[in-house]
Amino acid sequence: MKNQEISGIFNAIADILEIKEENRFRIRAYRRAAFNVSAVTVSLDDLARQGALETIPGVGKDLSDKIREYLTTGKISFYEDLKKEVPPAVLEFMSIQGVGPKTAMLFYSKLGIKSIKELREHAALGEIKDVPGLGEKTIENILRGIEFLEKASKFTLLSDGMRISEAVIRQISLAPGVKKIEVAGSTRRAKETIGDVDILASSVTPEPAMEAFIKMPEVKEVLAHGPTRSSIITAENVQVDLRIVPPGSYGAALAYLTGSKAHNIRLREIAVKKNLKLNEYGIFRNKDNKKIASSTEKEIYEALGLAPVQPEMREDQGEIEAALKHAIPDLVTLKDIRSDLHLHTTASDGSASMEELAEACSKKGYTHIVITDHSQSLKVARGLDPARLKEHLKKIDALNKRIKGLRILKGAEVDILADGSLDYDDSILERFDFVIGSIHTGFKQPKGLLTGRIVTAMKNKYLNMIAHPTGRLLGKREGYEIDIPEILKAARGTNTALEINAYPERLDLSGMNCRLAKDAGVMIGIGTDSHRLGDLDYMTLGVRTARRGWLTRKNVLNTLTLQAFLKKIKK
DNA sequence: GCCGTTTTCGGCCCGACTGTTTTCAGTCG
Repeated sequence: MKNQEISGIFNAIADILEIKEENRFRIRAYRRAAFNVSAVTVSLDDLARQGALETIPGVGKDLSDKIREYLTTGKISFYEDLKKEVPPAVLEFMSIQGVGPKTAMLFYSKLGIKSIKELREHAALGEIKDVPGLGEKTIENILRGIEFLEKASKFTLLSDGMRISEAVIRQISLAPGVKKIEVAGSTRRAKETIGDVDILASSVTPEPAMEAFIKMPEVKEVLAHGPTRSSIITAENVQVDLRIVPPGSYGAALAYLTGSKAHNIRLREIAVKKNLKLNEYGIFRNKDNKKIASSTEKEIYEALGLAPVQPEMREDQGEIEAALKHAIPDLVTLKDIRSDLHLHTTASDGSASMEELAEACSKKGYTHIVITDHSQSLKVARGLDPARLKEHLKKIDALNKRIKGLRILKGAEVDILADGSLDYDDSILERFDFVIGSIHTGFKQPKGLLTGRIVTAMKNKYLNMIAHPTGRLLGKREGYEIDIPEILKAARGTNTALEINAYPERLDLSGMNCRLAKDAGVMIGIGTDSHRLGDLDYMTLGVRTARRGWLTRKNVLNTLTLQAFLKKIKK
């Protein structure tokens, strides 16, 4: 998809316009469009064909023309011309944390530096001096910024963000004076990858907590340290920000710090129209600066005439409009989950036995689970051939007789072969209660072929769900090229569910794709794809992803009772 | 450059921290 390319160009245009000190609202318009274009999950080609480019928020006549120009010619002439006005080095400098357009331009124009490498050499040798505005501290920070740029992971997985935030909260909550503390930012929104970790606390005496924060053992570097905000880098190169506000401002601060930025801007715009001002301390009347809401998020939304919006929905992707109409869906929660639909045992490549899994799932309060070991052709994962499978299924029968309160369903994760056929014959498939189909080979096939393979598989009457439908591995591999609308149409037509694979580096389907599935009337099943007992806890990630896709209980197979589940799935 | 139950023109979110500056610009979120 060209969405990311175009988003990148719009951001680059914004950078250049910033250097040129153009109208800041024009710059913001490009940034907003870049953000929204990257969030669109259908291809811009398809949107352009339908004449629907201008339905993307922040894309009007001019930008839709530019998108069409890129789609037909592969270039945007405005951008090509703009690039000639600004040396590439200056744009490169702006990728360093703490270096904005002004400083970047200074390096180039006053010092003639032409690359980050050169910049580092000059800075290290102490050759950047006597330039107005660039003191010793600034140089030091720039060197650190370069180091961070080279070393830091570009993003952090949600699961890591959750782990880090929990560790920080555990420590800071012990500091004297801390009333409330919780994670905010993209981790609270459950974005699949996060930039940094934001923590919010309330206290009337923030100093001890701030002290404790910058002195945590995992702190590698303190980036900023103030009475209300501090930033650190951890040993694993993740930035963590701690913000501390008075207890009375907690709700406003939580809303502010949770974001997203786009969502916040919309809220503040609504406030402005009501002659109010919204910031992290509360909502204030313009006429007398009187605070009218601040202590809870609910108060904030209500003061703006909005229904409260769940954190996972706060992306300015239609939730503001839904909140204005008081039509926020009642999102699925972890408590609604009665089953795990994707589990591996020692029979194939899992490390936990069927008994161990059953016991652990029983403790989670599930009423049923599906054991889904790999099929025969996936040799690397010890896929089950028909003979071993026969014994495996017997074991499930035996275990079902022994245990109470949990039903173990017979399932399999069956490879979808190159021609779209499944890795077991129908005579075998009919013995399962629930069959999951997976693409494990031929990722690089062209879009049409891959889509056709999946559609063919869905037409098999024994196939109940497609596992990790796009095959993405966050940070390692883009999803394979598939035609999502066509997959959804076929899924709907064949009563095949699509999976949210809850593995931290998959979270596939994504929240946005879940929304499309919901709109298309396609059921979603959440599977942890557990290979170890501990993996069962990934269900949280799956549910959070479902919430990002606006899913309610009725969109998710795992919320059904055993009886309703068996009735709902394909026979 | 976008956008409109007060508008097709004239608005466009708001504050913290840093560094080098003596009152504020730059950067970030």
